[in-house]
Amino acid sequence: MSMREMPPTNSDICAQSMSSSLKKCKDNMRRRFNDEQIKSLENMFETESRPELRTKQQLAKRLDLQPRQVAIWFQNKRARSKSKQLELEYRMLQISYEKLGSKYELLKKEHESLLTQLQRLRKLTEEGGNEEIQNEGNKLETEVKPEQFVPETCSPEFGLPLCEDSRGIDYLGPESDTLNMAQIADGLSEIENECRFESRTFLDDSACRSPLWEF
DNA sequence: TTGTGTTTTATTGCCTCC
DNA sequence: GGAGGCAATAAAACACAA
Repeated sequence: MSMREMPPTNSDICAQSMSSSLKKCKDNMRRRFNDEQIKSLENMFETESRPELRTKQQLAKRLDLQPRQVAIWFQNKRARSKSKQLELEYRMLQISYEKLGSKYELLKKEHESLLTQLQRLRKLTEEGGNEEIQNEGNKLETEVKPEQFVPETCSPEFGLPLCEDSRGIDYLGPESDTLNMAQIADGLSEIENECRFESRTFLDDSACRSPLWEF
């Protein structure tokens, strides 16, 4: 049995010292709480993280601790709990960010492939003047132009190539590889909205069934 | 055994609320 | 103004590799 499992209480330690120095002993001796004390404190914390004074006093009496020790324990426990929570939330955000990045790459590839397809069809149209192919090309053109890909302006000062024509087919240059931070932020908040994590339940996988997570 | 990093208990100082 | 909470920090206790 390790020392951690069964450390002597303040009373155990101090009972062995001379009674005249008992108070000094209790004041100066810093001992870790024993398992029973920790267990009771933890149990209480689960039901009430900020117990009333009376509750703390009762608990202190039962556990052979000073009320102040119990109060301090709850204070430290709240601090530990909070930092653990922050750590978890940070990790969740990190995962969301990575997933969003993968999604972006996937969409980019899909977009590039559609553009290639479109260009091929246009070429065929120009060569053959086939009306059926032309219609197909026009249809594709509208599909390839989702709202989010249309730049506000087509100007070199925004790092974008000049618009080739009003249909905006060639507006995406190599610069589009640069991840737009505003889009990421939007995406993150979207994920957060779709996958709200509550303090106690956010790690529960069932709480998050957004299609975004399926990537 | 010892050096070092981590965890736990305790203190201090500031802030808010009644 | 006193009580209680929180953040920052000190210091003791503990874990563990070398």
